[in-house]
Parts: sequence; C-alpha cells; structure tokens
Amino acid sequence: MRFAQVIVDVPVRQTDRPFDYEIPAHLSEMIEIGSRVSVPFGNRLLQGFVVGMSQVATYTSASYKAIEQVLDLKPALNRELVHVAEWLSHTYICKRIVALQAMVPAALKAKYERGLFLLSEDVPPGLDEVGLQIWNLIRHKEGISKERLLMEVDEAAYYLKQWMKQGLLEERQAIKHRTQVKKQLFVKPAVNQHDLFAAIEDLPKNASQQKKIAHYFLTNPGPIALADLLSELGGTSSTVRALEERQLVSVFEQEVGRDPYANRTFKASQAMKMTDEQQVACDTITQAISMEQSETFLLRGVTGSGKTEVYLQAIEHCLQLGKQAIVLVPEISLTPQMVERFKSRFGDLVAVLHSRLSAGERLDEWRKIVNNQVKVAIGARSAVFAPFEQLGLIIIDEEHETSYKQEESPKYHARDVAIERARHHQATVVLGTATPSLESYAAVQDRTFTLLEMDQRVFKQEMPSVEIVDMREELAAGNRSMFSRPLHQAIEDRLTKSEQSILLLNRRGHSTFVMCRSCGYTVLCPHCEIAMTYHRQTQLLRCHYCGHADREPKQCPSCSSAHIRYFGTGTQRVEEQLMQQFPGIRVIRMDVDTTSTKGAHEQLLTRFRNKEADVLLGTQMVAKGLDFPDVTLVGVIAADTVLHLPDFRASERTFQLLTQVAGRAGRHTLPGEVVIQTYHPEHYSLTFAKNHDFNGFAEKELDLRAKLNYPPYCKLILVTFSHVRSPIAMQAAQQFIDVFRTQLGGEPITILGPVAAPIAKIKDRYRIQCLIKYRDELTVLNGVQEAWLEIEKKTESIDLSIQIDVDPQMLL
DNA sequence: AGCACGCCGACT
DNA sequence: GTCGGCGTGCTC
Repeated sequence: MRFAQVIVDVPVRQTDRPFDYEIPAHLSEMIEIGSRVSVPFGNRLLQGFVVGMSQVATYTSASYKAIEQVLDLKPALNRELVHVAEWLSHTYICKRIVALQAMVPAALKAKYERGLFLLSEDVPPGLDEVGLQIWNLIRHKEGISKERLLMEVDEAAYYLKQWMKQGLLEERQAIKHRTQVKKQLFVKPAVNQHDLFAAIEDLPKNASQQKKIAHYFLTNPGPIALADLLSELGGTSSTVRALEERQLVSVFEQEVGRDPYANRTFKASQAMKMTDEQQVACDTITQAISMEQSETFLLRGVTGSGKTEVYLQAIEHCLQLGKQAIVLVPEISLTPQMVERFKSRFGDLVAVLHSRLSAGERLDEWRKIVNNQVKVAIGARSAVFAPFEQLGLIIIDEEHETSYKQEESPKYHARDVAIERARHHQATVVLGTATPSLESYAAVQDRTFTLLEMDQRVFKQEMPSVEIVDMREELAAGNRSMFSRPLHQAIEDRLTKSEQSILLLNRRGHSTFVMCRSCGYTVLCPHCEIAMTYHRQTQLLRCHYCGHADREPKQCPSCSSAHIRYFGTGTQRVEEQLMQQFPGIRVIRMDVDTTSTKGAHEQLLTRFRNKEADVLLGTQMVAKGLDFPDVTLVGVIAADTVLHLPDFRASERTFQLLTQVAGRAGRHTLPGEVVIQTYHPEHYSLTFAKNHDFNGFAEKELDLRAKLNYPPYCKLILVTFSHVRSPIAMQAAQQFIDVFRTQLGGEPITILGPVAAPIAKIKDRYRIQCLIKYRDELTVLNGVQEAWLEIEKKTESIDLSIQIDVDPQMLL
C-alpha cells in the first residue's frame, strides 16, 4: 500500500499539516509530489496538493481514505516547488495551503458548491411522471444546486425531501471547476472525398454556400475552426448546420489554447552589438550560469545603459545550455514594448504572465511552461514560481521596486524567492536596476552578491542636467502658481520646439484634503482615519483606502461655516492649471483614475508616443521604464510628497523615484533636462539624485540606518492587529508580545509597540501594530509563529484579524 | 472552513 | 414530544 501526504484546501490552524491518503492502484502512475488532487475530507470533497509519498502511513488509523482524483495530467508543481512552498510558509509565516496556492494560477483555485447527487443507480419503483423527470434531471446534471433545481421545477422540493429520507439522494459539497480550457467548434468532412464529390452534385441548385463549403473540404480534408471557415468562405453557421444535417460534415468541440498574442506578429531581432561594459557584465553572468554555482549579481546600470540587451543575451546563453529562464519585471513596466523585445528575440519560446490577461489566458500561458513548450517566462512577481524543471537564470529587473513584495499572504518578496529557487537549481540570479535597494547594496558589501556596474549610456549621451527649484523662494518672489518660473519656462520651451515633457506628481485626485478655514476641521473618511481627496469631475470626496465617496460639502460639517477650502494638489488640478497657463497644450493624464479600464494604460502611452500630446502627466507610473525619444523635459511638481511619509525608507524611495523619472529625459539624440520642485532643496536624497550619485546616496543613507538600527542592519517583522474596537486590538497585541517574549526566553529583541498604526483606522477597523527588530536570531520566526497560533486560538470567537509581515516594505 | 454532535428553550 | 439555537471538536 502506498500513501500520499496531502495538504488540503482549508486555510486554518487545525488543518495546516499533511493528511495521509491511500493511493489507489489506478492512479499510482499519475500521482507525483506536486500533483493537485481531490480528496474526501470529513464529509466533503476538497482540493489538495500532494507534498509527500510513503510506503507506510505517517498517521496510524484503522482505515484510510483514498485520493479520489488527480486534477491535472501533468503535476501543477514539482518537488522543488513543494520545497519552496514549505520554505515560504515558515519564512513568511503563512498557512501551507496559502503558499501552495500562490504558486499556481488563480484559475486553478477550487471553488466549492453544494450540489445534489443520486446515491442509487435505479429509478425508485412506482415513480410518477414528474418524479421521473426530476430524477433524470439530477442524473443528467450531477451536482446541480438545490436552488437551481427548485427554480427549474417547482414541485421538486417534495421529491427531494422524500429521496433524502430514503437515502436515495444526498446534498454535498463538490469542487466546482472554473472554466479552465477554452473549447472551440471545429468542422470536418464526415464522408470521404469521393462521396463528398458525389454529394455536391445532389445539393439543391440554390444551395451555393453549402456547395462552396463542401468544395473547400474536397481540397482541405482536415478539420478547421468553424469561425475560421465562415470568415474565409462567408456564410453563416446555419449553412454548416445544413451540411451537418445532410451528414456531409461533422461539427465537434475541441480544446484550444488561448494565445493573447496570437494576432500579433513580432519581427525577429538579432543580438545587438554591446558596449564594453555590457559585454563584461554579460560574460560574467553567462560564465556563472555555466558554472552552476548559484551566484547572485547586482547589475547596477544607469538609466539608458542597456540592461535589457544584457538580459537578452544572457538568456540566449542559458537556453543554449538547455536550461530555462525567468524574467521578472514590475507589473507596470510590462508594457507591449517590453513584451515585444522578448517575443521578437525568442519567438514562441516565451510565456508572458501579467495581470491584464484574463484568468484563462494566464492559465494557458502557464500551461505552456508545465508542458515544456516554452523556455522563458516573463511576468510580474508571481512569475517567479514558473514551474520550470531546469532553471538556469532568474532576472529581476528594477530590483528596488516595491511591487516585488506581495501585500497579501503569503507576503513574500520575489527577490528572496528567486534566490531560494536558484539555490535548488544551482542557478544564477541577476538583479538589475539603476537604484539598488539598500538591502542589495549591503549584500554586495558583505560579498553575498556580486556587483556589476554599467555607468555609460548606450549611445554615449550625457545624463540629463537636473535643476532643483526651491519653492519657498518662488513664493517669496511672488509666484503663487504650482509651476516655478524655471519649470514654466522649460515647458513653454518644449512647446515651441515641439518636444515632449513628462510631469510627475505622486498624488491623484484634485485636492488632497478639504479643510474648514473657520474651525480647522478636516474632512476625514467616516470609515478610515484618512483625509478625503476631492475629485472634480465627479464632484465627490473620495477615500483612497476604502473607496468611500461623499458629496462635496457646501458648508463645514462641524461648524457650518461656508469657508470650506480645498488644499493640496493632485494630478487633476495640475491638469487644469496646465490648460489654463499654456493655452492649447495637449495633456495626457495617467493615474489610477484614467488607467482602470483594460488596455487604457497601453492606449495612453501609444497616444503619447505618436505625439498626440505635449505632456504626459501622472503619478509614479510615469517614472518606470518608459522610453520616448522626443521627451527632453521631466518635471517633478513636488518632490516632498514621498519624503514626508512616516517610513524609514522615505529617503530611499524619494531618491529612487527622482532618479528613475529623471532617466526618462533625453534618452536618444536630444539632450535631457530635469526640473525638481521642492520645499527641501538641501535634502540629501535630492542633491545626490541631482548629481546622479547612487554610491554617495547609499553611503550616507547606510550611515543613518546604522545609527537608527534599521534594515539592512537589522530585520523587521510587522504584526498588525485589527478589530472594530480599538481596546480589543490593543489587548490582543499586548498578549501577543507577552507570549512572544516568553517564547524567546530572554533574548534581547527590540519590540516597538504596541501602538496605533500610522493609519489608525481602515474600513471601520482600528489597527494596532508591533514592530519586531532583530538580527538574525533563529528563535524569532518560531517565536512569532508560536505566539501567533496561541493568540489566534485565544481570539477565535472574536472577529480579530492578525497580519504578519516579515520584511515589510511599507510600515503603514 | 464546514459540518456533525450535543445539550437547552419554544413550538405542533 | 420535536425543531432549532449556536458552543465544541474533528477532519487522514
């Protein structure tokens, strides 16, 4: 007898462990570690993942249940990914099933539905006509829901009750598989060519369409998609149906893979000649891939230094060795241009995974990986789990981006997952960026990572000149506009030269807060402790955290004064001001509000590329990876917005954002200019960004981090407790810390808190947080895990939520 | 998570 | 006497 250890799809404390199931003989060939299976659990049928196999059960029992079904022809995961899931669950403290499910496309997550199942093959004797009808309906649509049946047949309730009592029928939960495989209608000839030829003669004289189609099949006997047939030959499906009725053709369904890029052709491209710097970087990387020593490289290249070409050639080498490669890019920069570069170099060997694909399209792309049809996967964060068997290379572009940290459980960082996977495969990791995260920079200093540098732009252009404008001086000089004189001048200059500009403001909406001039009351969201943002088009005050919207107030809700004023500048107001101050200017605004519909993002960028606008105005999404030849001016409306966030990474974020957005200017033949407006012109993250001096910034910032004891000099775990009543959350937090301290047994660990989170209330729930600072003590993760389980157990009955974020990227 | 089992109050 | 409330504990 063989057994499989299965993690079942129930994400709670009590079931977060493997359960033993018998492997039935007829499935023994199919089941492997990593297989997705369905298993009986209690009186339900659940989905699960096989994480182990053994000759004897690990749990002693008189009888064992057996695996019911294997859900995929090829296992969804493999042994290595099952290991990584285990690593994920203890590194980021999450339930095992949550870790496993994060590795497969969302379309494979089971949905469960209660449905009706007959327990007897035979129709009960003496059943009347209506009863028989219902019986057959249930037999036909096994698992149909009770509600649906009652809707279809009014009298059903009586029969159902009877049969359940007699044990002929039961209602139980079943796995409802989402539409997974796309099917399409195909047509093929039903007779041989000879008969078909004869039959054409017999067709009615006026059946010209039918004849046309029949003729087609004389020369093309193979099946063809119905849609293709009709678009090629004209006619409608009724024509085909007529032929089907004459039994000359047959129509059938067939599985087809969705290919989101099927209708696009990509020009094949060749490797480009690289600069010396590129060549050195590429050679070092390819050598490491060949040596299989699992090395991590930090490729620091200034914006425009041609990192992508290095990636492409390194991948080429990797493929030549018979290995596969993963490329991670931030979601927002996974634009058609980026996809195009990879598709044109590697053609059909690339699978593309990003969130703008439908769930089905994503699944199909992912299946190409499982079925070994592709060698390269390019995608956002979750593509790090691409189930390749022979990984040679993992590339993470724009390594510093916060989007590599998943904000939901499992709260993993793709960079760390990549390094863990590379360890299993003896693969190479390349982290590319112009502005490394300080964690990676520190890892270079302690020789965990190897540094590769590229300081020259490919076409030898100068880095853009950067001017920092002190807005306090502008005000003193009587300029109350949001555009300083230098920025105003620069925009005007581009308009006359018909060059383009990018303007960055990291806040959407119109005004960022609404305050009463009489009493000082600020309008807060009733559900969150956050100022509401005014949106002019809709004339609504909107909360950017929970989406709550209110009408624009005509008077102060607190003192009824009419002196309500709008403060703080958002992208909408900048747009208005641009139109006012530069008559005739063409502006494209790009923020969450204008890019929420499918394809809007690409469409706006295409319009800008086609020079249908003079200015691209937007939030940080305009800072990333864009490359437009005619952009010669980048303006930062307010560099201070990020600087003042209550987060120890505020300076780092500001430096990165400014450097990245500055890199959008003058990338081709025209020189670039950058204007940064600020109230803190002396701040080091601005001055180092002005001089394009990453190393200088890093040294200064590391020094500060060391003094304040923050990463990379310590590790962090952020634990957030939330409840509708603040004291309950606070009490739970305190208990958590007590248990945690006991677990540690006197290790000197710093715990900040419990205190109210910077955003103290979201969606009517008060948030209390604790920040754990530690070196690398092994006991800490375990202690958090244990304390979590204990508090979870204690608070089971109340609606308390506990969020654990290991290595948090945002302290909000 | 679900669901059965179990022990107490208000109905036919 | 039975239906049904939600507290408790288990699922290979």
